[in-house]
Amino acid sequence: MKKQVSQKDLDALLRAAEVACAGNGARLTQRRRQVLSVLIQSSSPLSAYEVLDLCNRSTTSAMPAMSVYRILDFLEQQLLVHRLSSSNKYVSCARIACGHKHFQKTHFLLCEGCSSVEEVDATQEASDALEQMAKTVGFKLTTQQFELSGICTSCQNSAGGGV
Amino acid sequence: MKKQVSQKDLDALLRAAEVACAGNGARLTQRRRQVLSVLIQSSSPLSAYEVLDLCNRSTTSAMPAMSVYRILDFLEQQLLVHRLSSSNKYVSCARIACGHKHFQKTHFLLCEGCSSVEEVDATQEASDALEQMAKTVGFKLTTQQFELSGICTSCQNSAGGGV
DNA sequence: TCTATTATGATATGTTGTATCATTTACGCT
DNA sequence: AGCGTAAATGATACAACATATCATAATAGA
Repeated sequence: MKKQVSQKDLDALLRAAEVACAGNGARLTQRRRQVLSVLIQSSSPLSAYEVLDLCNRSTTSAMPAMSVYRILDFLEQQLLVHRLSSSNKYVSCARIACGHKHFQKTHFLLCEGCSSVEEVDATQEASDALEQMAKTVGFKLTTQQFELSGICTSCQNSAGGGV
Repeated sequence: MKKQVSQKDLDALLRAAEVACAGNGARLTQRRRQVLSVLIQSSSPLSAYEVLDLCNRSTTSAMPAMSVYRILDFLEQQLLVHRLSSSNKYVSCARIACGHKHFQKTHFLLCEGCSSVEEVDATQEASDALEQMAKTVGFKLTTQQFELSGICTSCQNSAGGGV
C-alpha cells in the first residue's frame, strides 16, 4: 500500500538522507535513493523482494535481488531504514528529517489491522521495568529495539478497516 | 549444542506432554515425540531445518521437511513449543512439566553469548509500562510474547564463553 | 588521465518454506 | 476381528528467500 507522501516531503527526506550519508563519508547513489524512496512511500514494512518488485515496476533497467539486499544493509547501517526482525521486513526511519538521532531505545508498534508501523522512543519506565525484569534472572539487556503488535487508533475505530 | 537432560526428566516431560495433548483431544505420536525430544534436549533455539537434521541423525527412516513444519505447528498449538519470531526458531516450552500454564505474558531472554534462552513471566510493571507507552500513540497492545536480547549470567562471568 | 576504491550487474547456487496428492496409521463402530 | 472414516505422515515438486562469487561500471582522489 502506498502512503501519501508529497513530492516535496520526499525530496526533503532524500536530501536529508544524502546529507546524513555524506556525514559518514558515504554516498546516496541513484539505486540507494530508489530503494529508500520505495520504503519512504510505503505505509507498511516491506520485505526485500517486495522492495525489489516495487523498484522494478518503476524502472526500465531491472535491479538484481543481490543489489536490494546490499542496499538495504547499507541503508540500515546509515540508520536510514530499520529492519524489523519479527517479520524480517524493512521500514524507513521516522527520524531522517531530524538528523535521525535516537536518544532512547526505539520501539515499533505494528498494527495487526493495517500493517502500519509507528516508531516511538521508549519511555524510561518501560526501559527500566524490562531491565529490572531481566535482572531477576541475571540477564544484562542489550536489545535496543522492541517490536510490539497491537491495533492502531484508526483500526480500533473502524473495527478492522485500513488506515 | 546439547543440553544435559536426564533420561528420567525427558521421559517425565514427554509424559506430561502426552497428557496435555490428550486433554485437547490430540495425540503425541512417535514423530511428534521425536521432534519435541530434540527441542527439549537442545540448549538453544533451533530452526526447522536444524530440527530436521537432528531428527534424521538419530533415525533410519528419514523425515521429510514438510513433516517438521507440520509437527512444529502442531506442537506450538499445543503450547509445547514456542516460536521465536525474531530468529524464526523454536524452543520447547519451559512450562510443560507444570501443566504449561502461562498466567502472564511470556518473555524470552536470548543470550547473545551462548544462544541460550530463558523463559520468564512478564512482571506487572513491565506489562503496564509497555501498555502505557503504546497508549500514548493510541495503540492497543496485543502482543503476548517479547523477545529480548542480552547476556546471561554465565556469559557475563566467563566474558564470552559458553554455558 | 590514471588508478584505487566503491558500487552495481550477472550468474549460480544454497536455504527455507509450501502445495499437493498418495499412503499409512489410528480410532470408533458394528 | 473387520470396516470405514479421519488424522497423520510420506513423497515429490516447486516457490520464495538469501547469499557467494566474479565481472563490469562508476566515482573520487592523486
